[in-house]
Amino acid sequence: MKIATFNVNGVNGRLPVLLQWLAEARPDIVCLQELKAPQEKFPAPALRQAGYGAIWHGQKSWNGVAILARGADPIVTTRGLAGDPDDTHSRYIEAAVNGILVASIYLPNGNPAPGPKFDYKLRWFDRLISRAAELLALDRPVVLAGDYNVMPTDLDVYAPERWRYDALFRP
DNA sequence: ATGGTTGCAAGGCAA
Repeated sequence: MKIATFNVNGVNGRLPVLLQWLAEARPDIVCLQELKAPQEKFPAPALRQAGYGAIWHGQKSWNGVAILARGADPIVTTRGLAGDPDDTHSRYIEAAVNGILVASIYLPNGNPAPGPKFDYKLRWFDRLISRAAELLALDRPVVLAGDYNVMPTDLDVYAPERWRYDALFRP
């Protein structure tokens, strides 16, 4: 079982690359982020032709997440995260695929910090943790894959010293 | 304290 995640930054603009990568890597399950496409403009037919069933949570211009499965149709369980009725961003989708519960997640970038976007990111983390606790309680295989917008090592950023936690809040 | 650049979509925003 090969599970992959791919921030496509525009699923239609990146479609030729996505299809080529699917053909070469042949992942069984794929989590996509940054579709940048409304629900009705997701390229489901092209993906179907490439052998992948899909479910997606679209949004005009920004965000958007999807789950693909090779030779299978993911059964959607949840679109969006509970805990904030005013959240309009499409950043979470969850489905059952071949006995595994898979979520494609796209955490908020959070910049600039401090500020409302960073506050939103922290609240989003809390909501994700709440959902993760529910999924763990099911005692079934669960994968939470996607773009966490977290920088685990200095190699992940151009100038690490600018992103130390205390540096973000220096006046 | 990213800037340069890209995608969406039709000017500016998000990253």
